[in-house]
Amino acid sequence: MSEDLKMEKVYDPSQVEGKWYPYWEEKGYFHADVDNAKEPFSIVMPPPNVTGALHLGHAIDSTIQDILTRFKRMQGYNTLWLPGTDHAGIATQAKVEEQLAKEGTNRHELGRDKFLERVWDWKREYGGRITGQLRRLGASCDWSRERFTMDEGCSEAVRKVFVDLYNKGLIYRGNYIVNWCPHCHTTISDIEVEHVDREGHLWHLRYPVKDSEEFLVVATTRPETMLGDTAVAVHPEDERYQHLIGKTVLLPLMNREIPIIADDYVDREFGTGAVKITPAHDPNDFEVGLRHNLLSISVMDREANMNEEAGKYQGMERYAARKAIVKDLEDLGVLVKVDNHQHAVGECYRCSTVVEPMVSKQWFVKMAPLAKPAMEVVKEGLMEFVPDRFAKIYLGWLENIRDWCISRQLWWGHRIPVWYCEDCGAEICVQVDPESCPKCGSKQLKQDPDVLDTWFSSGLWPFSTMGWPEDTPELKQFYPTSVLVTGRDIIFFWVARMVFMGLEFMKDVPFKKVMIHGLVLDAQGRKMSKSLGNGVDPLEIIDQYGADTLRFMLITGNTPGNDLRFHPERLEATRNFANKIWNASRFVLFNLQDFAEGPRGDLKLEDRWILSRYEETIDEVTAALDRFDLGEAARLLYEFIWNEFCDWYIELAKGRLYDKEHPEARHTVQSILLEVLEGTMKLLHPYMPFITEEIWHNLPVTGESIMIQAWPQVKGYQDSSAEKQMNQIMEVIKAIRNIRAEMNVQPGKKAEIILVAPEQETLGVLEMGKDSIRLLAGGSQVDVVASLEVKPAQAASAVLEGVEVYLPLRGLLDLDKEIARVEKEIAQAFQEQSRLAGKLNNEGFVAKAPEQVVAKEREKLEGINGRIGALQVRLAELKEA
RNA sequence: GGGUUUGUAGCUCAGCUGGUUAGAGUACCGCGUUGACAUCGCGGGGGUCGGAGGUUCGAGUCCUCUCAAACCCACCA
Repeated sequence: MSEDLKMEKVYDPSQVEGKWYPYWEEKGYFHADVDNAKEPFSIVMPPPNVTGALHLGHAIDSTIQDILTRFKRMQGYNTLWLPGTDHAGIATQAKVEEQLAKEGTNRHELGRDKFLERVWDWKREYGGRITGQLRRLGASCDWSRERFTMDEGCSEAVRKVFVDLYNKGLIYRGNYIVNWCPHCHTTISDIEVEHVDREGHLWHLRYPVKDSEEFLVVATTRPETMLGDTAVAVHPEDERYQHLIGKTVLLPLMNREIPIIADDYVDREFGTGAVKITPAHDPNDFEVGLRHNLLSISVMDREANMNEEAGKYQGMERYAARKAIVKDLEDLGVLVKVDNHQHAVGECYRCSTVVEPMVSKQWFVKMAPLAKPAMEVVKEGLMEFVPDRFAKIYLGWLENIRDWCISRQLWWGHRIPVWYCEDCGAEICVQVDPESCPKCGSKQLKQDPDVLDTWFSSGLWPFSTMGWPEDTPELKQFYPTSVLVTGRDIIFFWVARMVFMGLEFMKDVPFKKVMIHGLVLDAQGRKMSKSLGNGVDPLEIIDQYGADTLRFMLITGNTPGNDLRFHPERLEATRNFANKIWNASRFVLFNLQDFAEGPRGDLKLEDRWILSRYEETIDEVTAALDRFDLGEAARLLYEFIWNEFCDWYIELAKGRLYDKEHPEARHTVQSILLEVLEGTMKLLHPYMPFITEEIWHNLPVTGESIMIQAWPQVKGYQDSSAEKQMNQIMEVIKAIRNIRAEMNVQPGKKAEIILVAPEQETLGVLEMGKDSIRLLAGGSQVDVVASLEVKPAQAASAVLEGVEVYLPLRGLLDLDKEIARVEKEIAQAFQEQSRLAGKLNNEGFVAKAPEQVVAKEREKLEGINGRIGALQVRLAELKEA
């Protein structure tokens, strides 16, 4: 290998990847102009949490977006991939609180303003980490437009949206039962509660009916809440309890008199058919309470410890209280029995603490009017899910949606833009901080202490990042975006909210397509999580194998929407592919050093074949990318590069490349190698941006970067007869290799190959492919003779359709073995023959199957008949010998 | 309780709108290092497509039922 070609024998991504990203960025290739006549293609990046470190979920998500972006950019679109980060309320606040805890202090000691300063400091210090990591992955996003959900513009958008919705009556404040996380000290929305099946108990408690000898037995999974019971409910038609409806029971321990009410909500089959009602600690009971005007008595505080309403249990933690209460009830003889019972427990998605339903005054978004149009756009096809099955999940959720609790008892986030007048009690919701009360003029205003759910601002992301509420050129050019790429786990959290916010404020969908991908699971098929410790750090993979390998590996072996299991072995396979590309390129480049542009000479069969296959690959890869089938496109490229270009074409090219006698033939091969390699590198570039850029720069082509080259187009090289003929030659070569391996004829050994074709046409093809056969079936030591006559006897043979292959083995041939082999082949051929004949004798098949299919089967039958004839002749010869 | 997905070679997965002898990677066996690559080349063994039934000239590919696994949704206390 020449010294001046600076390509190492083994591809080392660490030598290559570092230099190209800064180059691309400096050249401004990622930047999208607004005043561009080209058709736009835009994607907004799902903003990762500022607290986050890149994990494989981001890696797959970003890789998909980058592939689409690079593909479209090369296709000539005005391409914008808009990046940014999310302030991630709870997560970020928790990080900084941890930090404070280490310093021996907490946010309350620090005070709100100081605390927020600390969070901003933290953000400034660590917020750039993840974007740096995305750069290492090769993400070609427009960093000049990077946004943050808490930056000025996005905050402005949040305020405007809140105020508008408030004025329309779509945001309201009310006392309702919400999910309270005693650990995070905030409310969370319904979808932030994870229901987990847990083994629990069903306690049966006996409540005495007042002025009666009777008892009413209720069943509960949470006996501690009985302290807050304000009724017992039975089904209105339950005969067992008809006479008790309207009476009262005496609540044990509390000695409170509470009514027996009738409500449809009660399931007669479950438990005893009588339910204790605790409106303050159960969402259903809360509803019942509203219907029956019941008192709501909260017995716990914000830590989920028992409060002053809990009598002697005050101050106890809720589970300790449960224990104590059960014991006391048992002592009182109130506990009838305890059954084991499995039920779903709601846990906080962040900290897995059991959520406590609590009644409190919170802000809500009224969902029904917003959900309706968000469903319609999907039903009408204005917005498409890929794969479309996710549309069903999306619609199902919106169908049954409840109002969205958006206030959070945190400090880090968008503060709710509502002030309360301390003098007249007015509620003031305005975009600009008010100086005084518009009602009474008082200056005693107090802003609502809560902040908004993080997803409230994320929901505005597709337009807030483009400058809304200003009417910007960005919005004109890039909204609605072309496609949203995200994991199936945030369809509800994020996708749905962007849709109704987009429709409400932009009067258009935020994206035309939503491409949903699966999750990256570990080798056992489990979700990767911190608690399991089974996470894999993408950066370590990049260090070890390179970003290209990681990207390609994440995309292949996977179909759209399905989860991907992470198997480290696959990294090696992909790395080997990168190395293969590298070495094929090294070979081509080495042989291109004296290359000068000029017209090609005559094309040989293999030339026409590879050019045809190349163009077919262009078509197929482009089509697969167009339908977001990234795994399929990757597979096609892998196979073309390795199994066709490397295994066959490069090997065949060697003959002419090394032939010093015929420089024009060498030039022709060089020219084809260059065209196909360059084009293939372009097709591969979206997947493996670094290695393709490196190789491309070594090629004798002009231009600054592969990433701004035009996507390959077909020129009309497709040639089905070349493909067919080449396939025949390849079959012959494989047959020869097979015989040689079986007969143990070493590759270097001198040998003669005799090919017999019964037809002139086939003979012509063989003549055409003789050089190839010689080259790939044994090297220069092999003589290939093609003939119309049947010849050798002392030979190992293979009978193909239309061609017989003979490898003469003077005296070495084990006749019995060869006869047995031929007989076996005949038997197999007969089997195939009868299968085909059966098919063609079936009247239904001939009558109903398409002509083409029938013709194909006929052709096959003819082929097999010919082959059987040849085999039989061969067998007869062998037996004579 | 409802829904979705998955079940194809030892392992991990492809197989599009039904039509060659069901593919790849990996693992395994045999052969092979003078000039792209041993992170390689050549050859080979290995599956009848979870099970049953059906539609069809024809099914891994459509329908029904069934078994198994994963996930999502759901207010049965």
